[in-house]
Amino acid sequence: MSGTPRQILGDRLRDALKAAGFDPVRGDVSASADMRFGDYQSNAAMVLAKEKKSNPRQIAADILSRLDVRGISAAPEVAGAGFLNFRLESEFLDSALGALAADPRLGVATAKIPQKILLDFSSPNVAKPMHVGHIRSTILGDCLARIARFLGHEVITDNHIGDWGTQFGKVIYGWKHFLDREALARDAIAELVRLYREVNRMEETDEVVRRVAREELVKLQAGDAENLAIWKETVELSWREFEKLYGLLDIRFDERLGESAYNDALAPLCEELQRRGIARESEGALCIFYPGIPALAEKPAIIRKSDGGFLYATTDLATIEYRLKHWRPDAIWYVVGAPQALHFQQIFAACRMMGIEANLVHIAFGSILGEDRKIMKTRSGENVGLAEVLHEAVDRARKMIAARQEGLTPEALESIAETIGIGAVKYAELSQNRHTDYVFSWEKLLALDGNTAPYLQNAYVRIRSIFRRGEVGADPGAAIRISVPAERLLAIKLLQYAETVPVVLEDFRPNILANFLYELANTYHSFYEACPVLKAEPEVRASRLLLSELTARILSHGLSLLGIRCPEKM
RNA sequence: GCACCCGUAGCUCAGUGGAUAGAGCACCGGACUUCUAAUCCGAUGGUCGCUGGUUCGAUCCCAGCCGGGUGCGCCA
Repeated sequence: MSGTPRQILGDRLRDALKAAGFDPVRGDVSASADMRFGDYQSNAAMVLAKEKKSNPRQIAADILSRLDVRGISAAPEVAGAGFLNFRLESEFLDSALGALAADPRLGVATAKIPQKILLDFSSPNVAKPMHVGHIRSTILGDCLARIARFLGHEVITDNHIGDWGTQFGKVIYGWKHFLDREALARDAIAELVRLYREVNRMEETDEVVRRVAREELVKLQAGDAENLAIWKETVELSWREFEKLYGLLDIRFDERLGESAYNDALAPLCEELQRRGIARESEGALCIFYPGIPALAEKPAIIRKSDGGFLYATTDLATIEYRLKHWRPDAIWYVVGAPQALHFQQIFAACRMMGIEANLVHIAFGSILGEDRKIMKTRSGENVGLAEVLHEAVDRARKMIAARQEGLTPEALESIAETIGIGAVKYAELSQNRHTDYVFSWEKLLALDGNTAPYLQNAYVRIRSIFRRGEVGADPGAAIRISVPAERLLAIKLLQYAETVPVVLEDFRPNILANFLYELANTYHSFYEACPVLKAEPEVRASRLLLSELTARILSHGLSLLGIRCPEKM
């Protein structure tokens, strides 16, 4: 007998439905929201009663008479309008937790059909600092990559950085005329931003600067060696700055193919699309129209400007073509903000017209708003830098720990502070439904109390402390002895990890996992208050040690899927 | 004008057809000679924007409306 309680009960229920002559598709079982209604419940009888226009309680009784859940659940009761309520038996909990303890995957099955997934996220712009607006794509994308890999998918992460664009005319002009090498060495992006802003300001009043900056851009695009070298250096310097933050965030990419990688593909792509009749000229520009799609009927995508220049949409289409040719992925996932929904609708529709069959998904997320409830945008100049947020988070965590833990080496203190501070920032993002817009607040991102990463980490630390203090390990073969409700709740929660992780990818919602881990930590904290571990009688002690050990493993593992680490002390 | 997202406790948010809608923060009352109190236990707090519809059952699905955000032919 293997699988989660939900699977096992579901299988048994489907057997009973089949035997009773009902459609087994209706045989779904879910965890009960309320303990009074058992641990698991099914509303199959009510669904079937609707279809057959008959009495749900009678159907429930029919199902019950054919249902064999011996060894798993007590005989279910029919309740309310026709619910079947299951209550897991102690023997089942014991054997299921034994299996969990022996399973390195903690019960989580791999995907039935492993996919090759190209995952596009983060994508900062060169010569600009990453700000809090980049947080969601970066953290969400990394988390989805971790979870997809754990579930057995092949994932290629690609950071599609903004390394090409009109801003380089200004940056190159500034570089040539008033670059401060020392400042560049100190903080490359700050210096590049200064150059950009300086030139921008000069252009407002100086015709010549505007003209020369534009010429620098044209020279760059034409392959001028000097400008190309400057451009390349700005890209590398920027990347090094980004890597500091990615390092702090514990995030790595397999590929870093920026927009510039597709420059040579843009003109041929446009010609091909025009030749195939997918794109046609309109008012001097080359456009893709969507007459077959009502929502896009009035919204063509421009892929070549009337001056011959290419756009964002062109690069994205060329990027898809390259990715398909190069990696042959089953799916491409874009972790990009909701404001770009229309853009992706257009791009994906164009892909279908081109005959592309890969599963293209825009994993949209809500915007981070400023105090005025307007989207925080780069040009507002009011942006809070991502680096500032991360450093502030680590600072706050460091103060908190220093006040509680004495005798830590500076290195240990720093390591814990990073684990706690960065974890708090990541959790604040991941624990929230991705569609929700929210107003940026330091307090929200840096909170260390309540439903936060430190709360989950604390549960883990308490467990490690038990094992340190008791100088024991858990016996994975120990029998689970349930004597009080807190133990039972914890045991069932542990089994539900396997039911939770795969659901995250159904709609790309890490907050489902975050919420589960919060509930697990909460359940453990209650258990911790109610159930002494080390002082318990030998059999109970062994059982509680095993429950604790499993909790620690799942907390640590679940947090690692969110990209968050666990300290041993805090 | 068209399209997408959102509207749930004082505040911030979970909850995408099931039973009496949940957390955190804030506020109030308890629990540290105890395995880490970054914790636990309890109290207070709701016309789930409004109106209809579908359903045995709707915060959830459908229609309309109100309110907020965002996007929409030559930025990325």
